[in-house]
Amino acid sequence: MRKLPRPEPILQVAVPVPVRRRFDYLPPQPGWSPPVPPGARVRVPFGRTSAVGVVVGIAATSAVDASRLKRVSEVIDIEPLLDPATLKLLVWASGYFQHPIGEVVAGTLPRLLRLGRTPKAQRSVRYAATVAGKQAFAGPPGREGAGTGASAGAGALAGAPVQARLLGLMLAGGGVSEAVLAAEHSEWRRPLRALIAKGLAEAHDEPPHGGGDGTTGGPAGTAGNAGVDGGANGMGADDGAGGTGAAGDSNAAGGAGRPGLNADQQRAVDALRTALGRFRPFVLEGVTGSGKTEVYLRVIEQVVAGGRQALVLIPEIGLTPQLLARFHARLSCRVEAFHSGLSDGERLSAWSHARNGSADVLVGTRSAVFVPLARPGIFIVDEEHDLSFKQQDGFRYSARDLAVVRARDAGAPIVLGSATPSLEAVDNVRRGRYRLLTLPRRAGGAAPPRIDVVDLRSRPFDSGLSDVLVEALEQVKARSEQALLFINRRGYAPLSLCHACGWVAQCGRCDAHLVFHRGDERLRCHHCGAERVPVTECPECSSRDLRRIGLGTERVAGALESRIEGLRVVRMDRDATRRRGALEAVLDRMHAGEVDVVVGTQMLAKGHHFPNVTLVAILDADGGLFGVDFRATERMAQLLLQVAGRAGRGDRPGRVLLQTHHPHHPLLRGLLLHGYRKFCDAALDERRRTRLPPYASLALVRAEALEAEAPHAFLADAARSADECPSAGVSVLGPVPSPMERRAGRYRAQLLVDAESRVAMQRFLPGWIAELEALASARRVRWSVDVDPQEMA
DNA sequence: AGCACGCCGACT
DNA sequence: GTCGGCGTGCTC
Repeated sequence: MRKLPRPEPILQVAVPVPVRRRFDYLPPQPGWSPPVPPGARVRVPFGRTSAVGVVVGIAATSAVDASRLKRVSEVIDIEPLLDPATLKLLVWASGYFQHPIGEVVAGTLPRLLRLGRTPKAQRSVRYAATVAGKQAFAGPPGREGAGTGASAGAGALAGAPVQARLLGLMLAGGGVSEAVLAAEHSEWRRPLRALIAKGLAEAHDEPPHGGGDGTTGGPAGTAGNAGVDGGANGMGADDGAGGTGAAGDSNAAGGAGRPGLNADQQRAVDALRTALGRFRPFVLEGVTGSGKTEVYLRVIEQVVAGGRQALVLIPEIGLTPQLLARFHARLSCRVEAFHSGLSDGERLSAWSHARNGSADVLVGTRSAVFVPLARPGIFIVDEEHDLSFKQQDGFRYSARDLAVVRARDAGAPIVLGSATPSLEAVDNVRRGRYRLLTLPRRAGGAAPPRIDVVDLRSRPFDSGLSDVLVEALEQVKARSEQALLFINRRGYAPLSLCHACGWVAQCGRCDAHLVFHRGDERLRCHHCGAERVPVTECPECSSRDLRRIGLGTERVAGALESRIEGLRVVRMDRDATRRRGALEAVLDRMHAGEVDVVVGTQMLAKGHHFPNVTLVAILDADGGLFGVDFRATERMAQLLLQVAGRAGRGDRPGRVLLQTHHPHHPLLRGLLLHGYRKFCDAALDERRRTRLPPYASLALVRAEALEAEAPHAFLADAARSADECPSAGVSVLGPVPSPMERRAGRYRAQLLVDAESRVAMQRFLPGWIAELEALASARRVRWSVDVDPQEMA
């Protein structure tokens, strides 16, 4: 055989710049070996600087002239950092959501990896018994057996059974990793220190990559190292280990307190279990309190027992501690958290453990959908309808939809759980694409709450409190129960008005009114954060008759306190819970019964369990019924039912009061008379008639600039460009000013792309976006594309 | 995003 | 006479 000079492979690199393109490079040297694998990070010369990118593809040729191709300066990973499935997901997401691949890849990597840190280069420590330690142990040598028999050992270990057990493990040749010690006993650091202090044990630094995983503590159910490389993190978090959020202890509690399943739960669990091992999407529709989490836990147990991993996506960090605690308490495997509250080190640690398989369950917020999994077995999206699964800036992906794509690719089932499934999910069930599992009963047989509409028209009504509501609250107080009141505005009053001339306090940088906050006597803009001291006389007519109009949480809370003698009221909104620990404090006081009523915004609707709550009120449903967004009524219905789910969870029946000036609004009537299913049917019929999602595919191009005309000019060019090369089934509407045209000093406009299907949309977007990038007017604005927008503002 | 190149105003 | 404003263009 004669050796032909092989053409060099072209490495297609995702470089972290906002450019919708890959950049082609050559390997570091001619004849470079082993080949650079897709998914490996590389350091590349880029312009006049250098960057860390990820190889997302290998090609035989490049469209770029060979003379202009540069060589990669360093191959950071010999083994790919991103496995093919993860890489495929990222590339797909970049194309579908029309976001630059470099930003997609960089944005989903833990920061330490983005900077070029390699998880393998971590120090990994092993602990071994010293000669003195072996003598002191004086037990059966060399085996890592249960070790308990050693507690009778020599004097140095008398009365220290944990130390004895740990020392027993360390007799193994070569010592053991932290993970093994952690698996033996969750509180292992202190006894280990004691052993070292007594000279019975010592630490050895082991050369990198040796299979151990020197992590920040936390239990290790499976101490094995099934993954590609063992290493993980450390990064100064070492000492605080165990104190971090992810490090609960699960082993001790494993299997304890396992509640029985009712027939519906059992049916759901059975259906999911038989689906393991192949792609199958499910919608788990379960009213609040019906035990969805228990269903998840049972299925996860089976998945983990089968040697596979579970990815659980949840809406927000606020919910993480509770849910995570429950997972830790119930599962005797390794559960890790992944959310924005983690430090860089913790983030890398959780990411690495998921990737190398040493974590069995990853519970995280939307960004967790991109974390590689060594052995994916099931995907779960809890509260699937929740908006926070859609990222609202930058890379505007939908974690829920990507989870479905990922499950399909992995050949694993996916569960979309909610008490109020999104219309998209309901539609997929109607078409037979998703299978519906329902939990119609509340666990423990609690009765569903009664929903009463309070017709506010010509009824005594003060500070948002109708006489009906006040009466109900008095009863709640008399019975030592609790109530939740919802109002979707924080602050005291959303409008400051001059009664003499009609002047209204406005934000100088936004088309918005300033909201009066009584706590610190400030006027505040909720859109740009600007604040100022309230005026005492009208700047237009000098009148001193200035009025605070409308309701916020502060005003309602104050009114309640003065209206009902001795009522203990607490607020729960962004202002009241901004301080670290403040939210937890409110929840604790609530559970301790130190509070009668919580007045809060939407954040109150999410996931908190208040067993003593028997009354829930929505103070103003009208805002939700007449929103500008076509999804406003869907949101209202979901909020109403989510909120209703907060009432009467214990043995007491709950009651919901819905205050409105439009008690006969058709959607409201339909929802209350016929339930959520029928509401969805009606809403979907309307969507079909009006050709809106899920019966059409939308994308929104937003533009903003300091100069008033620039956004419109750019979008008009964009619309023209679309008209000049029409695409089947696609039309462009606009440009129109954004609902709030000026915000934070910038003028904003938008252009809506309406396609008959996702396929039509995907056919159209890439070419068109490329044209937009080339427009001269594009350089005078900041613009972005939002595929499948959830909010049209 | 960086970073440089490139032409037009008020300062050592 | 220079320092520097940010418009324009490019990065394999």
